Amino acid sequence: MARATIYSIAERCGVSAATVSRVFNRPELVRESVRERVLRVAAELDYQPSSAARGLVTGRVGLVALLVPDITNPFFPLLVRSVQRTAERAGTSLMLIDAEESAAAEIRLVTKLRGRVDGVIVASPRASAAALREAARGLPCVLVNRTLRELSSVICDNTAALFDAGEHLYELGHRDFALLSGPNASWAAGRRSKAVRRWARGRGVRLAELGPFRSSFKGGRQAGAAFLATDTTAAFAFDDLMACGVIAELAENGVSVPGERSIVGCDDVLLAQTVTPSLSTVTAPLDDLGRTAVEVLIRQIEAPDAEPVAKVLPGVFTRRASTGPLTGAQASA
Amino acid sequence: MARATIYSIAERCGVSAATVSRVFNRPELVRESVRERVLRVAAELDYQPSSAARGLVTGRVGLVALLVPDITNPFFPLLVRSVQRTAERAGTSLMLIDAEESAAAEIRLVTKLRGRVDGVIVASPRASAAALREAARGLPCVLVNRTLRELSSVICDNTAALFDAGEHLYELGHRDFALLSGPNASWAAGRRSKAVRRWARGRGVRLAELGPFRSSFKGGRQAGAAFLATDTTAAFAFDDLMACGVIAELAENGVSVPGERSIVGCDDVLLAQTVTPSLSTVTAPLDDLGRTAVEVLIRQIEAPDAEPVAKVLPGVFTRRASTGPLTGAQASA
DNA sequence: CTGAAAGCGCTAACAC
DNA sequence: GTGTTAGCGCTTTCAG
Repeated sequence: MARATIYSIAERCGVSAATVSRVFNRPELVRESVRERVLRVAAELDYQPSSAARGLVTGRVGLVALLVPDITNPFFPLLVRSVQRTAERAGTSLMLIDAEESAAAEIRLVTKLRGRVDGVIVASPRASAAALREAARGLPCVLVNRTLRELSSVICDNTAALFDAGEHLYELGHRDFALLSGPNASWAAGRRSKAVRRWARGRGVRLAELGPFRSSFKGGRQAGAAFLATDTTAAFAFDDLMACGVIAELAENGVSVPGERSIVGCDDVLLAQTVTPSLSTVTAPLDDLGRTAVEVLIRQIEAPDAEPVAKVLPGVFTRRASTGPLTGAQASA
Repeated sequence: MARATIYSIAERCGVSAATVSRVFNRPELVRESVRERVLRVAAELDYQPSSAARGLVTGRVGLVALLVPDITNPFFPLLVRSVQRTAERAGTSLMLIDAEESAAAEIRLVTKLRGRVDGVIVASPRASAAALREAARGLPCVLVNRTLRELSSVICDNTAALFDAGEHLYELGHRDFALLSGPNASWAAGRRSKAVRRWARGRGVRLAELGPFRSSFKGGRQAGAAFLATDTTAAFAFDDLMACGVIAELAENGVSVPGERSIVGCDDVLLAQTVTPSLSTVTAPLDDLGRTAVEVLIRQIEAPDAEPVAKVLPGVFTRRASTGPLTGAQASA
């Protein structure tokens, strides 16, 4: 048995295909009795509209893409969930694309998207501004955690929260800080580093800049080793994943957290709560981030010529167990 | 400027649309000089074929879906990556769907897929066999980590590896075991419990069955508390996530791992290596699992009437730091 | 309220 | 080798 179409339904109902189509698109235009009959037959036949046919005529395929640089990074699954939930509510599906950490792949993949999806959300892209702009030409696009003139974006601004983190550590007695910076290609890493630097300068404390390190557990181990090699007592890690690596490295060297050293992460991924000690970190509004990105994208799809918009959502400092008071022991270190 | 089509290209090249189409589908049928010219113009115009139009005529949309029960569970991102990589190599894109842990959503979402994708991979479904079979009717489908007559599947068999884990603990001196079982609705949980039971019976050791617990960090905390309430010394956790919760709960109660209690996880997600102590666990061949699932699905799409196949891939026990020798101290506990 | 008819962009016979 | 033609399943005027 071939798949049901509006024609097979129309035939069984003794109406025209146009009427069947209306039942699904403009039901208020169809007489109630007819509508019910059509719906019943459609259900019986397991009818599902062909997205290809519909897309061909409407110019919309009901699909948006979300491109992430690394799906195994715990930051993204939460974003994916929020994006997909919002998309589904808006009646569109989600095509997920993992660039496997390659900037070249990002560009290649975005380029192939034109004609296949209605729009794309590009999360934390590492590719160059020019390449990105070129790849997104003619395709509604919104960036997450990166800004670019001419493209819409929704970012999380952690500046204030990082200040709060700094103040928190300062109040605990810390005076010597380390900045464990993230990948150079990461826009977010640059922003975070800048915020920390600004805070340290304003506060008049010493800040040792270490790195860049990769945003991975391994990168965190290296960062931890570098941190240990300094006589600083508190570190700002680029993100939670890195912070976890730092904690593991310190643990292996018999350095207790927060007894001897304090550390704050960034993002507040699930991992931040499951690691021991749990991470003091900057909580990103992941749900909002994903939802807003989809909303902006859909607006963009509906009005392709509208001006790009740039949304900014603030992060919030969350205190947990990885930050603690400076004890006499290490002050003398 | 409207999007380029095979017609606009044909016009600019002074050939027919069919020729342009051939250049992309059967290039060997087109004279070299013409082909080059068409390709050049297509590139100039940023031409990307409309997947909707192509899908309408070929009946294939170049899209497969992967439905996961919970994208925030660290097991799935790795599977997603492997599936997406294999799919991309086969020239098809991936539509990701997160059921947010709801069996009802699984069914609803799979049902909506007919006509939108060429096939679907359903990972670790919790829905009932009947509902699943019904939802997948007329849609090429392969199950991951669950078997069902009439549907293809690829599963990871951990039986032998769990035996190895048991033997490993036995050799370390453990005689009293706990089984921290996973959700009742999880097919994998049932399989794993059965394997552990079989091993314990064969070995003639005591096995306290605790649970079921949820597959989450929190579920693990509860499991940890239950584990502590027994006088057993080694536990099989349903999966790594749960095992991490157990470790955290023990740590909070001042019970050292593996000093006083040993624990083994299952799956070997990234988390297993980053937790302290690192988890002894059963490593699932995630890459193979995803790759095989896609291969089976594609075969199914190409030959819809072929018999379903059931592939079995073995897990492997990996020893890390969460298992250790039984010390005198706790033998007397 | 409903039907007839055109056409979305592409592929696949079938001619030449 | 290349052009002509006929749809794929659906939406959308336009008539009635």
